[in-house]
Amino acid sequence: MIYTVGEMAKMLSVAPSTLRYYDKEGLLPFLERSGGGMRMFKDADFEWLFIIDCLKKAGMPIKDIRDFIEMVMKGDETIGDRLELFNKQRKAVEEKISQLQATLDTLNYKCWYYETAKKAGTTAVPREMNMEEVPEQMRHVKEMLQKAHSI
Amino acid sequence: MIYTVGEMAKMLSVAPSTLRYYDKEGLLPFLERSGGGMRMFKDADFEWLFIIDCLKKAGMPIKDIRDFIEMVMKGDETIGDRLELFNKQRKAVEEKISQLQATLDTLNYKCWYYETAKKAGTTAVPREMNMEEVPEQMRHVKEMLQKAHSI
DNA sequence: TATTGACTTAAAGTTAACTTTAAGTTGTAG
DNA sequence: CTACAACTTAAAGTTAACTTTAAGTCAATA
Repeated sequence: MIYTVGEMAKMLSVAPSTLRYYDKEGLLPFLERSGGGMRMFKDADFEWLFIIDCLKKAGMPIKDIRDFIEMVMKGDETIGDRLELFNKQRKAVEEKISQLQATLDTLNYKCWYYETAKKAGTTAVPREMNMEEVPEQMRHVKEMLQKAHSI
Repeated sequence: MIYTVGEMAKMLSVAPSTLRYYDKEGLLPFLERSGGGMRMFKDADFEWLFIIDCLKKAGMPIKDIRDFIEMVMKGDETIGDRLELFNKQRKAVEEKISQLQATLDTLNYKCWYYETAKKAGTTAVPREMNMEEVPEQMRHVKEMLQKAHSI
């Protein structure tokens, strides 16, 4: 199957202008054109775009993604570098997830805080609570928030 | 204790200009000034800034954070809205984490793919493998990548 | 063959969240 | 009292990743 830029964009849930931008930035050297100059996406190109999207979600800038695509175009001699690149991105995403987990801990604390305040009608109640009255999983967040006071 | 903008910036690992920018955008209405116009951060302000940072990490834009800060300044009548806001942000972060988990699955597949390619000396080996030869946890990624072919 | 919707390009515009610059002020250490 | 680092402001600059615009071309349908 052959797809136009609009069709492929729909398959990926992005704007056609995004795919044109990627092409201009050198991310799509594999892309073929019709005699009249129209972009012709193949089924196999979906895989390229899926991986590009994955690297974007991992936080990689467009220019670095282009460097990776160029590596792939060079062939098997770059396998080692590509493996290294994916190991690096894996680590980066693992770190992002654990950072977001810490953020989630803080949000959970604040949800508990405002649920408690709502029941009491005032934020004074959760605010003035002793550490023992705070649910165990929340305590490290409360400690974090009071960090400055203990310096 | 009282801190200058530079000292507080160091405590939060941000640039002093970032705190000045937040101030200009109305995120720090609690902040006091010296007679000469210098910003004077208190220990309690660390907690405000920690929560601002948490909301930023949750993906909230500066303007929405300002709206939240204004809610807090209004007092106990906004407790319900604040609880709703934090529940919303919690959900948003949970979704971000599961999106990143899917990205991690793809990266893990690619790491396996290039490890296999490296051992064989060519990407042809993992590329041409049947589904049964692919480790079980990786199979759904390979299926995803081949999605377009089956449409 | 004419219409029409989707395509083409280059170039300019957008957005958020800062960062830098320039000119001047404050506060502290010697 | 003088130096000087760190502060103050307003305004302009930066960056990435698109998006929009304008002027024109392609290709499928009636």
